[in-house]
Amino acid sequence: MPAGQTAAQAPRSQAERTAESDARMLAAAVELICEKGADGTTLKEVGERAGYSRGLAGYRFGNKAGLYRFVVRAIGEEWLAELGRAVGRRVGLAAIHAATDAHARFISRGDLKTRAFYILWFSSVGPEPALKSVIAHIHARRQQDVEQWILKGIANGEVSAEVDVTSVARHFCAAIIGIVYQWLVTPDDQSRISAMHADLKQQMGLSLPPPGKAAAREQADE
Amino acid sequence: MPAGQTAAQAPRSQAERTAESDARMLAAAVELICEKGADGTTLKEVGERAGYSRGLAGYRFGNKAGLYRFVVRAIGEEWLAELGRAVGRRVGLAAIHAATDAHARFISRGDLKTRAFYILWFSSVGPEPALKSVIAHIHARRQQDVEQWILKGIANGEVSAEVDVTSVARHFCAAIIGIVYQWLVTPDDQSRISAMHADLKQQMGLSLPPPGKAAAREQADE
DNA sequence: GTAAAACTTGCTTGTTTCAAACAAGTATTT
DNA sequence: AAATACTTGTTTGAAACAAGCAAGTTTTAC
Repeated sequence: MPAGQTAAQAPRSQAERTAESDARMLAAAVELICEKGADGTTLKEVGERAGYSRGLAGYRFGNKAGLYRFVVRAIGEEWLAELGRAVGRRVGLAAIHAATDAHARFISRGDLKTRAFYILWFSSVGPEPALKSVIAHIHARRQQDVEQWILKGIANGEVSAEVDVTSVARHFCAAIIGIVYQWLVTPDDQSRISAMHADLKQQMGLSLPPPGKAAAREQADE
Repeated sequence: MPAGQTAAQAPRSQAERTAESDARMLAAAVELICEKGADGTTLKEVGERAGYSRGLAGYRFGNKAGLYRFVVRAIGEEWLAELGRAVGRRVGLAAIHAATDAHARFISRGDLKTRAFYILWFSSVGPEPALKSVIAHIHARRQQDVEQWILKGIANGEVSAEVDVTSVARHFCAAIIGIVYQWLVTPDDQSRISAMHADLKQQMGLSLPPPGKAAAREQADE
């Protein structure tokens, strides 16, 4: 039984109980992943740190992969919603700049959730089908969003129709991943991360020229 | 006792024995990491698949982190040497283009070693100090090499002195990481990877303009 | 309408299995 | 015979699952 709450004897519904234990175990998992890594975290500790028994995490999520799937899904959805709000109704380069800024804020906020999210993100590269599919899904949605922004920018007349939409979107997503990697392995240097986001925004400006000027791609092909 | 080799009864030196068992365990580890991921690989299986007892890998490398340190160091050194040969005495943009091409060949060669190397690379993001320091070292060397190429390109008069050397080098390394990530999670699409390397080369061309023209950075700041 | 019985679900505790880690032993080279 | 490569025994601890207890929820009886 979770500590505290001795005052109210009113019986909580089962839905409330699971919601609370889920939330507490999510928080515990985030802490432990940041402290000991995804590999070093044990289901036993997650349950106990959340204020329950050693067995609850295993019972609720089935296994470690199930727990991590839950964690990534929960934080990922939260982040995608925040990203949507930050971008708003912007399109084209403006949308990409807003998204980049939101991402910069997201990872420089010093939130444990962000760090745990990306630790799990990179841990899923191996042939573990469980987590991988969840992350691939988030990744694909991200990239589709970026493609949509560019396409709407073209339709809007802000971006040249000659740009290779999927190629630029892919490049953007890859660059974000690269930045996140740098941040994870050297989290101390805060200004470095801001600089990399600024660089990326500027690079995307070159990749998405207005219709009048030739696309950067053609410029470079002598 | 490793199977085969029944013909020669000539006693092998101890150095030869360890060299062989090291090599066999390296190969076994690479296979297992690709099959089951870094997490799913066990020291027991590594020893047994290499043709030895269940205990040898643990005895030789101390623990799993030690094995992975060995694997990353071995493959990493091999790759850095290959990279050095590919770049040769080139400097500036030519060096970066050659390095990008070499990297494209490296990861599109379909070699299990490459895949295992990068699986371990990404697995080290958590707070596991052991592997992390080895990888951080390789990462730092890569980035220093890139900085040197750019600096020599500037000294050579091929590249504008106005470019922010560390910033561009960092961006290049981050982009490579991003591409590797894409390759690891969706290894099927071969042409996608080539396209991303081509994009990167072209982007670097914009980031490293010749001395006459203004740097891309200044161009974008309206 | 309400109270007790029947059922469902949240959570805990026992138990098995298996890998990690290390100690102690055997075989091979010097 | 001394040292080194390698193997085997043993302990510890987590994962996974089964079985049980307790709290919540629905059904039935009056």
